[in-house]
Amino acid sequence: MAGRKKQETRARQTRAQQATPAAQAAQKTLTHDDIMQAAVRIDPELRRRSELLWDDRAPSTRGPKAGFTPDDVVKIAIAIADEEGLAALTMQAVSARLGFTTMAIYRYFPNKETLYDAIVDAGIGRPPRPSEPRGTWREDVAQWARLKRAMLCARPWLAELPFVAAPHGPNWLRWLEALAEPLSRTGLRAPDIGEMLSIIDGYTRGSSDTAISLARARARGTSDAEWAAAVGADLGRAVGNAQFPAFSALLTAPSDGRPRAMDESFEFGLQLVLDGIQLYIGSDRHHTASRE
Amino acid sequence: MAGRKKQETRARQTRAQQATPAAQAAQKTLTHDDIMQAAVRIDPELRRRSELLWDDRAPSTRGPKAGFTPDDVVKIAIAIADEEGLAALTMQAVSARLGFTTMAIYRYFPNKETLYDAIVDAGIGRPPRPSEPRGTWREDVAQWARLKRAMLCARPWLAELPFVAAPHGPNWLRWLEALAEPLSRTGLRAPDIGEMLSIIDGYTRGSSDTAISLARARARGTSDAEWAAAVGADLGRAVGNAQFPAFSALLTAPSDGRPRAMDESFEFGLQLVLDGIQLYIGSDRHHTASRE
DNA sequence: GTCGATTAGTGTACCACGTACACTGTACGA
DNA sequence: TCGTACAGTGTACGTGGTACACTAATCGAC
Repeated sequence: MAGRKKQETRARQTRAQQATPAAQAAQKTLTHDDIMQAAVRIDPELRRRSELLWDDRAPSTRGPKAGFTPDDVVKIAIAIADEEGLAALTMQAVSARLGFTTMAIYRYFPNKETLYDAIVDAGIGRPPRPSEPRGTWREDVAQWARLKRAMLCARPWLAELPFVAAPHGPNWLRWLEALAEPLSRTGLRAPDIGEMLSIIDGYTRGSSDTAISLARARARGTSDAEWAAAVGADLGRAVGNAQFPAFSALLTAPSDGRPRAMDESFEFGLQLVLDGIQLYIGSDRHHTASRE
Repeated sequence: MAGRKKQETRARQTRAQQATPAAQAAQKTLTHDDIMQAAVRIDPELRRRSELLWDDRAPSTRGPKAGFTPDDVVKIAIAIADEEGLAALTMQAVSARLGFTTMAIYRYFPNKETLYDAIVDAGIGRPPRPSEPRGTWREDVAQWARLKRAMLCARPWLAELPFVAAPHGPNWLRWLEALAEPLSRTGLRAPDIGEMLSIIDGYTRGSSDTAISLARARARGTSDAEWAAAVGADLGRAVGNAQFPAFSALLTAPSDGRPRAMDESFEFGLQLVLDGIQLYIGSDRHHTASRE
């Protein structure tokens, strides 16, 4: 491992040197465009970095046949994470489920990180096919957000992995595409659509964290009441504490009317965000495709 | 550890049994109110769960004096995470920096999880004191979001820990308070303020993920250009791929005008979200405090 | 068909890390 | 002054990732 790490470092330094002038320029003002342009004119060597995620390399015909496909392994790994939590996902556990000894996995994935990459993309899954006939862009975007939230809650361990970082697999792109599609019907121009994309995804991901935390607790066998009690115990320390007047007031305010369930809260916020976007579309601050 | 785990499980079962009727009722319709009410009438035993985070227990006067305070240890642990990344934060590394042998840490924190709890709350830090004179609620909320984002980017390892889950420490509450304060000036009633709280925090957290990922890359010595290349290489796979027409179009659209930097993107989305909230405040869908 | 290259899975071993447990020494308070 | 409580040590173990060398199976080229 030490050896491999050194090698990676060297490779990185080489690339970094090649990229130095651009890097200097971008240090403070990295834009989304920089990212997207890099996407188009990137060094082919860099592309290989995520190849394991994208390559459907035909298995060689020589030697004994493998007992499983990498996909089988990924399915088993996901099953472990689903059933026993991410902590139970060890290389030995996967091998054991395959019926192999520990080291057999390394024939399928060179190391655990690579396995993580694979289960993240597989765990995200394909976004459900958009229902026909399509709704308005707003309905479809809202539906996308609900589906993404549901997906994240269904596999709460996904949020435990830093899966914002590269590499992004095909399913990741499919979800982006599924959101970009309705947004491209807003009439906004590309840069603005890019913004909307990250606003909606950002809201969806961030606002699902509490629900994900609850889902994780449920997966561990914790009851909802117990989870609420644990969370509430900490929040409750604000009550009557002069350090937290505003928040304390929130907690102790008499709750009249029907309280909102968590999913309704998400929906409420989502609609507000969409209101904001719609307002922008209707304003003249934006660039419409038609203006071009 | 096996022993402690068993004990915890038993305690949990006991609590779960006591809470069973409520749990059944709440299984599908857990509301924010449930959480907040649990905060007020929670079993005192549960409160002890996060006591290490909240207790300023005076050190006993007997025996030899400790060489450090728990706060010192936390500072050192944070320094390690800041300088070398979360992976380098091992119990041995902390002990070594203290000048002690490995096991000395366990005099300060009973296990690593507890240390994590402590560095999360300390790492979050106190929210900067609100500048006087205060602005409008909207300005102050926006400022809060910017500060929170900056804080998350300054310590990108925070996002690697599932710190949505309990326990929440005092600094966590201070940030909530700092957001609740301007929101309480909107005239909205408590339940709506609670919603706005999680909308804004959700957007802020979710929309900072990309910037956090970049910050993490920087901390590892990766240049911006290289990071952009790595991310872009994956996104770029969509280009010209018939599977991703909308997203591909986004990538290849000619970028006219000045591209937005990442922080500007965040700001742009933030303003849209605030627009949505302001729209709601101005509408008659909401409950204002004055109506009561 | 035979043989050699190629590949699947095994066995062993090592290191890093969290942590249990028993121990040493020190300093306070009764 | 002495016993007790507490700070830090030493040793050891279990778990988990993975390097490396090995065995065995299978296919393609001759």
